[in-house]
Amino acid sequence: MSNPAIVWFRQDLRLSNNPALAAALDKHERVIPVFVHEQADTAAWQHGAASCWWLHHSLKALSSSLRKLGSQLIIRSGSDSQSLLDELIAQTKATHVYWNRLYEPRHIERDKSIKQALRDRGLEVCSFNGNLLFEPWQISKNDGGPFRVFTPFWKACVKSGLPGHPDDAPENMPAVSSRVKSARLESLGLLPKIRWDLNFSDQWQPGETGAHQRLDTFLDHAVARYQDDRNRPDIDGTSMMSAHLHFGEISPQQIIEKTNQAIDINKQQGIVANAESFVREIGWREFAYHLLYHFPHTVDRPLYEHFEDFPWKKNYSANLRAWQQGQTGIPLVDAGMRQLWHTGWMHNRVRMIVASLLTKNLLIPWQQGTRWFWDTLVDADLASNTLGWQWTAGCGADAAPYFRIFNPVTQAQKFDPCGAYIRQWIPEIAALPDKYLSQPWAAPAALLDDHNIKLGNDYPAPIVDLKATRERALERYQTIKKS
DNA sequence: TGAAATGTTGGGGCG
DNA sequence: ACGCCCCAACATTTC
Repeated sequence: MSNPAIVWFRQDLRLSNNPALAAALDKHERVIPVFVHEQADTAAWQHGAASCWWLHHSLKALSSSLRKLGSQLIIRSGSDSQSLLDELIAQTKATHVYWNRLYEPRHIERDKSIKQALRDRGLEVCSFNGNLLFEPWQISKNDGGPFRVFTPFWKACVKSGLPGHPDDAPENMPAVSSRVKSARLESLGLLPKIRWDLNFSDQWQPGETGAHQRLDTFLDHAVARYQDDRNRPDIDGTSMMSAHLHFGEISPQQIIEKTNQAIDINKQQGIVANAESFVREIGWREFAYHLLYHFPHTVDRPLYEHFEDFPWKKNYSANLRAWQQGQTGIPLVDAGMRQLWHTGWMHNRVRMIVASLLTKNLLIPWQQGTRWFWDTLVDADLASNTLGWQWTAGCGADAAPYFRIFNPVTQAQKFDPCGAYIRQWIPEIAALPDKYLSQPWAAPAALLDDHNIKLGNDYPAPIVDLKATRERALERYQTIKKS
């Protein structure tokens, strides 16, 4: 029997539309699916705590799917991927290694070096595009340079034809020899020691099956109203696909294909629905990867250099903590931050609002925001997180202009008009009427008394004056205005 | 994927 | 009938 091939799973934890897996199965009689876990070291941008929770359950799902096809997920854990792969190759006499490419700077560097080392020893290494519609270098401006503005970038993508027709999962797979040993998933220590994750399982079903179920639900109910409802944190109007996409439990091709099918079915039933605004969000994800690849320094430094000199506040630890804990006294902001803590996810509009408060009203460096999101989001994604924070701070590509400062009260009245979202997460003031729910500090004292609410006691008094800090931010942003 | 200040318009109440 | 004021509703400008 010929030597086996290794399929190295990373952020492509699915069996369908997985080009590396498909290619390996096509060419080899024996295929060994492996996941390699680099034990927590001090390197920057390792998975955060919430991501680890997701990864654990996603690996569990992948492992069980592989078992159903007659295969087995081999898990190895150690200090670095290179030596773990070397060890596995020595044990299995594998001659080929297959994987789908990653695009974080540290991954590019690592994978390049592993690929070279393996090739030097005569192994064949094949890598594929399994995570993006277009790889970052496939789309460029007419002058050959990378895009910095979304709309022309996305136009260029659409023009070159969005890829379609993703293939199905294999129906069966060759068995893995029992001599190949696997670590137990539990031994990776991905689940938190302090169990803050107890609500997570109600909310999420990590894994390929969960990803498709979530997408189907969205396409059945919400996609037709997406353009309007996507801005409403009080409504299930978004797809909630971010974490599934991040871990590659579903590919963007599969999402687009299924979306187009759903729109066709709607049409047959006389429902005029437009998925363009939804597909456009997939486009933003592509744009984020495009930027990360071409401007890797943006993970912790502003894209535009003149922003390095921005006069951020110096002593902000108390305000940062209040923001993190959902104790700023500004209900919509606190609702978002508590949703994040309790579910590992926050509605996108609310992400913009809490980010605006942090960077503009509190004048806390946006990098503090990326770090907190990185650790608490189940969908933490270096490309999207970087784009999002630089967008709000105004220092990145196609960013919000410096003067665009969200007012959490106005935003609450617009996008949480009945206060359902705030009431869900800030029960201590739920009794207040809509008018004051988003700004309890403005409520008449008698009203607060009536409901037994003492600001600063039952719920914090606001840590900043929105009007005054808005004006302060405008002044500071003036100082570094692009000349 | 803003907000607030300022400007314009037009209907209705009123003397 | 007319001018005047008020003010909501909308538009424009500015940050």
